[in-house]
Amino acid sequence: MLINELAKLSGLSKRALRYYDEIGLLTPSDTGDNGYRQYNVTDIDRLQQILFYRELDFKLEEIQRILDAPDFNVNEALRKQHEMLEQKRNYLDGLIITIQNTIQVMEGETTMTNEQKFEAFKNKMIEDNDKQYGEEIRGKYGEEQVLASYGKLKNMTEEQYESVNQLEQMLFERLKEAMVGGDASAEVAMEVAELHKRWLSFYWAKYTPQAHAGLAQMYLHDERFTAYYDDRVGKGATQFLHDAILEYVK
Amino acid sequence: MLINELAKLSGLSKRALRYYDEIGLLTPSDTGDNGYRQYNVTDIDRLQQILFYRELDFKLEEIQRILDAPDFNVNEALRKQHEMLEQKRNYLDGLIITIQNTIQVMEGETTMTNEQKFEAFKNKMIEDNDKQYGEEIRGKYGEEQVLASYGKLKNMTEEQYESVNQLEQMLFERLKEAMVGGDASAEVAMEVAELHKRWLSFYWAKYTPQAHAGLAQMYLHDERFTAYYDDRVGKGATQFLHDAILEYVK
DNA sequence: CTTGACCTTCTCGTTACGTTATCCTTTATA
DNA sequence: TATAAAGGATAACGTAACGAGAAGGTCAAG
Repeated sequence: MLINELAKLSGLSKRALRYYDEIGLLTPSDTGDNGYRQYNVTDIDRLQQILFYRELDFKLEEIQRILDAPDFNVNEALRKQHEMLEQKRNYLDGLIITIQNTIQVMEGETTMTNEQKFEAFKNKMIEDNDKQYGEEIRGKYGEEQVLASYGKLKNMTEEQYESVNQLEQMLFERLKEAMVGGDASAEVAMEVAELHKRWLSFYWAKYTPQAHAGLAQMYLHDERFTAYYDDRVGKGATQFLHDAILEYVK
Repeated sequence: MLINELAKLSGLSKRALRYYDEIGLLTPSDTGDNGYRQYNVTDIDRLQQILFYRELDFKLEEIQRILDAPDFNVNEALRKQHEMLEQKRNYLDGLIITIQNTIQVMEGETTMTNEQKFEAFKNKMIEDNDKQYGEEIRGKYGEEQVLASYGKLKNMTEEQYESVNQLEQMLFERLKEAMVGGDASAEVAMEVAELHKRWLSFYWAKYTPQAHAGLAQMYLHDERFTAYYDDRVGKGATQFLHDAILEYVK
């Protein structure tokens, strides 16, 4: 069988098959004197094995190791791969939550009514909680326990929501005070930044100084945010907050 | 500020900073006549923006576009990024399920008692169902509905489990018949492969011919599987099943 | 004998740097 | 003031798994 035929049969590109030959993953058993690659049944068998592992996102090098060691522990390889994939997914989950929250902060802050904000906040808390502990709790205690936990959370959220609002109010007040001195590196300015961090931590699963600083920058460059803080605290408040945060994370 | 200082401050490597300069993402505002890169406050500001987006897994090229177009729609960019990340995660989810099932098939098949198998099967069905429809149902109908759905599933699984077992019995019988002729490409052999596919589909969320063929190969190369089929159907059964499947997916 | 459909072997481009290697400038110490 | 250490610079190769394209050889058909 020539390369074109195998390519069509397997769904791989001819380039890929040549590459597999190049790295020694799939060397055609026969090469005529015209230089053409001739694949036979054994090669097809091997390719099918390759495709199987490739579909599970194994690296080609790893596949090669598996196929070339006949007594390789396939089960362990599958487990390790499984673990790696889960790590990747957890990483992505973290990113997704952070970006969701960023979006929420960005537009929720400026367009939602107070009730809507509370609803969104509540749903988010429930959702997060379910993602983190849902399976665990379900596994350990069964369904009833999960529902009970939800109930508790529903009762708690209103309190928590209040504390977030209080935090923001405190932020406004301290910010107003701090601006009098005009020094964004003064101690009171650091308290402002600290408050902002605590407020932010209600929305962000993973806090990092970089992200904090980045958000501060966005505040400055997005007029909706500038308006938000300047309206509530006074002209120049966003700028000052920005400077304080940058000092804080330095 | 020289490059070393900025590197330590930002956590990036010097090489990375030079690279950012090279691609024009972060060009130091001043370069002394000794050729040293001099970063000032504006540069730090920009770098902080860069780190913010980088943390969300944006590509450097995309970050550059965002930062260099002052009226860029940040919100839309975040949304698109969010969508992309979710796609990646969904892809990973698929992989993880497939690999989990593969592991389960590989070792469950050989070491578990019948009751254990049923328990595992039931739990898996519940789990899968929850993953696929759980959030959706919860969102639409609330908690009670979810529990109801679980109850239905719990009642159904025993039946389904039976049908899986029946399928496997049929597979054994047809396989025995087919082996008489000895032709792995005969029509009856194709029926055997078809049965095996249907049986497999109870365990695999996503069926592909490649994976099917790959599993057949594993059957052949793993003595636990060879023993399993050879014991139940007769000597050479695994080999014949393998051949039939390869014919079938061709 | 030419055309078209194959085949071959290069080589570059992709992403975001890590890792040398070689050389130049500044700073600290003897 | 000579020298050594620290830190700066450019340049080039390597990474994973191919895609794209160039330049040229082979084969069957008309």
